[in-house]
Amino acid sequence: MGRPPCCDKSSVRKGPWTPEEDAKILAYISGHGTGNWTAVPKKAGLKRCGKSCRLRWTNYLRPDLKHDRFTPQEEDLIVSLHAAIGSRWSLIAAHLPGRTDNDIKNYWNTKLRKKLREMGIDPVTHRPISQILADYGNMGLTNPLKYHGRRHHHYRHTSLNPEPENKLTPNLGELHHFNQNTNNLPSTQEAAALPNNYNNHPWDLLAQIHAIKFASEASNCSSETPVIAENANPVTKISNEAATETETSQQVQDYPEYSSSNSGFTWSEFLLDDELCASQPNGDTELTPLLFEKEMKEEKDVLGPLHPIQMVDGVVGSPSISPSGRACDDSFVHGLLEGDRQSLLWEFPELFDNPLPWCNQ
DNA sequence: AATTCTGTCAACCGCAGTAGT
DNA sequence: CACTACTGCGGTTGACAGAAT
Repeated sequence: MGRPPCCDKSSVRKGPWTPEEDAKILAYISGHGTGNWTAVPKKAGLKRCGKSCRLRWTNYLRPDLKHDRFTPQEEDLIVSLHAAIGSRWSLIAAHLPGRTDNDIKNYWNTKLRKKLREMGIDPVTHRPISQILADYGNMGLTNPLKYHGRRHHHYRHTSLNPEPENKLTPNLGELHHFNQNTNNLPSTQEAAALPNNYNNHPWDLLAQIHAIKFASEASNCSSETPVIAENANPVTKISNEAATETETSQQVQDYPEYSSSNSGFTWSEFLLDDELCASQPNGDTELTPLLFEKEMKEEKDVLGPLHPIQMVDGVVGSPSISPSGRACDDSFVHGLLEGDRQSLLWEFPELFDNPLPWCNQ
């Protein structure tokens, strides 16, 4: 049995609030203040759930709220804070007076995320999309593409994850489909037939798959040479330059020598289950505490020791969010406050014990 | 003019944390 | 310690309006 509902759903009103309802709640709160929201509807004469009343007040009626458009300065701050702390909307909202977490979340989902993508920046990691593809190849130096199977930890914050939000990549089920049925890359026709509108996003799916594959092959060839060399292969290079959909597809067609039939690549490399992951029928893996610990260790092996990132105003960020060190960029966070530092300290205590490797150089 | 598509945003849902009993 | 109620949070939904076809 789950928790009982907070109110009798059949007797409460739902949907948009009327001006009369707004007036009632405003009148009640101006006389009694906020608190004990479950009692508010009854006392204010409203046929609403207390939770609904609280939401209406905090997200719309509160007198200190701004209802005008977001300013460019606010936009910058949201992007910077999201880059540093992710989708912790309430924390972000704490830095934008007069804005609610809901406001910011909506603005992010409808405007900012799209804007970043159009700029060739992955809105999840805030890194150039092309660089992420390249980094996946570089990670392959020790264990090519092993992170593709992970849904839950840091690597879900990449453009190559299988999360529904991120349509840049086929999900594991689809990769599994190719692995099981062809043991090969999908043909152009197969890619075109993929579900979920993968072909509608700015980056062509097939080209991406090829780019990932080539990065993997390059890393298998040499454990010393950087994977994405300047002239490693045309498709990966193109993806490094944030190519447009047509350019990338064209490049794939123009270089048939890189087609799957000429390589020993198999999709099973994407699908290796970690021994500590519980495989699920849908291809997902479950992260156990033991696995989390193991991943943290492996992550350090791959990326090196965790180092804090010195930001422009002297506060410290997390390399698991920004492993490239882009935080040193002047455009990065200006507004991180002590609360955020504490939050990072709590999550990544080891960050604060290390020297700053790349800043103040 | 009708229909479909897309963007926006208020509101809802379910979960987690916590305080009170 | 167990249970309940409350609050806060992030993800998601759906109504609506305007644009595109």
